[in-house]
Amino acid sequence: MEKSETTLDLAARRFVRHLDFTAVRGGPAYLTLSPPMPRPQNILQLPTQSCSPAQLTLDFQSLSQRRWIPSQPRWQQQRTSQSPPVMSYLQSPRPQLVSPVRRLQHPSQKLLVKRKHESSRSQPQHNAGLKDNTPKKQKHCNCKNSRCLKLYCECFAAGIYCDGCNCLNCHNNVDNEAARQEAVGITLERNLNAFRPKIASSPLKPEVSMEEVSETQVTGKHNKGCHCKKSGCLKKYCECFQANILCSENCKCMDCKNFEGSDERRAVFQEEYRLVQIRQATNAAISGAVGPSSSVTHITPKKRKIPEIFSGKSFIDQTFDMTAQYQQGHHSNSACLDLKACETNKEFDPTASSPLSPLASFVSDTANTIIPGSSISTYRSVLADVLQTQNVKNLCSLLVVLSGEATKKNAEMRGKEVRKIETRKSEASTASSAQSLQDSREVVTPDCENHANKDVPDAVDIDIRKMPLSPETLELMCDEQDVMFFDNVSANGVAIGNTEHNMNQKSSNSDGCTDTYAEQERLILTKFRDVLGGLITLGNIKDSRSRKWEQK
DNA sequence: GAGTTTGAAACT
DNA sequence: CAGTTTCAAACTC
Repeated sequence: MEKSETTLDLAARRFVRHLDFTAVRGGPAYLTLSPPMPRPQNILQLPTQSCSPAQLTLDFQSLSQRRWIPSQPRWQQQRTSQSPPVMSYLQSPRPQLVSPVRRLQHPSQKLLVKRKHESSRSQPQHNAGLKDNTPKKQKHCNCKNSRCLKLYCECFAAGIYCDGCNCLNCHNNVDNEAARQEAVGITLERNLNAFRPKIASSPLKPEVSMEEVSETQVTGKHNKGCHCKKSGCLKKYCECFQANILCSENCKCMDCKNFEGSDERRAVFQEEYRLVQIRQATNAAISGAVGPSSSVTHITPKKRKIPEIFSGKSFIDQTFDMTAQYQQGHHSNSACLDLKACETNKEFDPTASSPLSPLASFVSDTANTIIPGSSISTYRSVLADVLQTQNVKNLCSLLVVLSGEATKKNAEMRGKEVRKIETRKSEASTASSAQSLQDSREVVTPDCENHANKDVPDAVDIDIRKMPLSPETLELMCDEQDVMFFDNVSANGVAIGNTEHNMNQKSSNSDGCTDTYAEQERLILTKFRDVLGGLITLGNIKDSRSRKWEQK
């Protein structure tokens, strides 16, 4: 039998006092004593702190049709610093009736998976008090033995009626108002601060990233302090941790890890932050952040995983296979990107939102999924499972190989031309015609002299768009019908690498000629066009498959 | 979803 | 006030 039920002297409590939660700003820090007087509706009146416990009682008669007003945890108030205070319906953010016991949610909790008993219910209205000033219930208890009339019960502790809870034998409702009044009195008799907020001051704003949290001084302090023994104060068992504040001198915890500079604490926040970001990204993807024809963004696996789609040799694979026989150390070339390094950077650099190259964004690995620690949700191309990192790598190699091949081919052509000239020279030597010699030189190497002079641009400074283009190149560009293509090509590592490679060849090859460049361009761009065309085809196929699948 | 762990609240 | 029990949330499997 409850002690309270036998010892309460209700008569002695008829000396009704009221808690005035409508105290104006700047008033007493906590409960104010005031005589009964007309008050706004929905304002709960509780005994004052200055009353003797024996005198405490509550005027609940007028509450039968009211709600026992909850207050918002401090951090939630802080959360909407730009919006009107949560407590505005009380006209004062200062006095709080309720205890935030176990109701304080970790800022990140809102973004995490709802707890089992919360997930099945509609939650919006419980968190709505932030905007409409309407006090809303926030939790659903599952009490079984306390009748929801003890502080074990979150609702009771929060100063609200149970409504829609899973509790058994609940007395925390209008129908049991008398019992509840009594319980409140007993609770206050036991501890006048029972319904006071436990956190002395505002914790950190939840908007602050978890990464920053670990480095930021949290200003709140638990009035009583926690007494944790096993949780290290890094689990929500700990009221301090739950309130997102550091443990303080008030705490009597053991093996506390909830202090500033704690590596364990930092790790916990970072892990939580990572999960939050993943969830946010996933939600964003599900809610339509991705294109209708794109696959749903997946959570990035820690380990790189090569998709098994197109496990057989695709067009790209076949195309790239031909490069294998040519690959003989070309990777050191400028056009050969250090994909390994780039992948590493991408994986560990949350800000690496810009892909290495246009192709890289299609590569089916971390580039098209969510980067841990990043809030950026990237578009997942339909080529995501088509084009692999290795394919890009191979493409780089292919372009280099082709470049070299073109150079070699042109060297042979030029050799023939030179021999032809030599022949002409010998034939004309007897004629001593300086004019004919000059003519022949102009025919063979019209640009060589130009390139040999100081006007040869430095490879780094070359603006590819200002360069003279071969008819073949122009033709290819016309094929593309898109100026941006060229811009993109010049802007990405792969193409610019090849460009630079070409330019280096051009500048380093003292007798490099326009014909050489033209041939190189023709070979490389033609092949590149073929590769892209293959990609487009595969993308279209995959896209159409996706659409069909979605329609089913 | 059931069972376990945890620490605040309640009780002695 | 310290130790124990009760309780329900948090957590694990």
